[in-house]
Amino acid sequence: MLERLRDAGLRPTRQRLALARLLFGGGNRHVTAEQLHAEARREEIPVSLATIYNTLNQFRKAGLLREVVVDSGRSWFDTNLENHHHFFHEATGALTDFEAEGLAVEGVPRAPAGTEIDRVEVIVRLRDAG
Amino acid sequence: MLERLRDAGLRPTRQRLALARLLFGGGNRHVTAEQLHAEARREEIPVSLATIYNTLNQFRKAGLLREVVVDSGRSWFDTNLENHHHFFHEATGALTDFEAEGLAVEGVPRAPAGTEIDRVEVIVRLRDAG
DNA sequence: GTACGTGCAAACGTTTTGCAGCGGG
DNA sequence: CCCGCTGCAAAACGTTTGCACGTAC
Repeated sequence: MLERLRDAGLRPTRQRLALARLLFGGGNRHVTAEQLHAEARREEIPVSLATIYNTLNQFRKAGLLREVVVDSGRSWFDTNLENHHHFFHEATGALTDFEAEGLAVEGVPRAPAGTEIDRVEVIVRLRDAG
Repeated sequence: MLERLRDAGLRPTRQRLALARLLFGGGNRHVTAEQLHAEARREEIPVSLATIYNTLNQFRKAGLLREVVVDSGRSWFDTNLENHHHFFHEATGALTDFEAEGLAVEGVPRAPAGTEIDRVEVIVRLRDAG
């Protein structure tokens, strides 16, 4: 974890190390700032919400995290850096990955003049079955 | 326009009529609340920002508008109700439609248990060509 | 020792809400 | 006339920032 921070050009401070362990210690995860803050408190890691925000954004800029925009008014961060897409269940706010493997998006138009495609995002919005 | 509001079950008040004309009078459009408010002021339509928000949300619930989530921290509304997708140029905030016709998304996994697919959204994020 | 990180509180931009008054049916 | 809509101001929400202090190196 220490290495991972150093490699990203980030000083391995107590807070960054602790948050990195929470984020990258298990499998892939999706978190909001508020969720991560709650989790840190539960684990008795002393860290302020401001630092959570700073850290998430630093991790994102360093390429350790990606932001997922599914929800206006809340930022989700995703530890999965592989090519993949998302289910989003509006009713519960549940965000789940699915692999890009097996998914084909064909017929995307050319990018407008002066621009190029950065990335194609597929969001599958879910509702309760009925 | 009056009919359109009545059909949607909304009383055709001065403000709603005026905003409906701005939104639906020309071709399809994308607006934020702040943009629509600025435009109304320019046209000397007396309407408060709170009413803009209320109206946009009422129109959305009535199915006259769709919300497009591309930007955490800002809501975009889209008058295009057809099946289509979006280019989003992060640098400028420009949001553009492209038609779903010609686009194929294949291999979307089954929805998780208890849920069903509401809608598949494709967002093509653009950066400046280089 | 110095540059950078952290915590707190305050500021920010967007959106929602409570309430008194207006207006459409 | 009545219910629902509007405007205003204030509050709420997630997020960012300024600044004094602390800490990694």
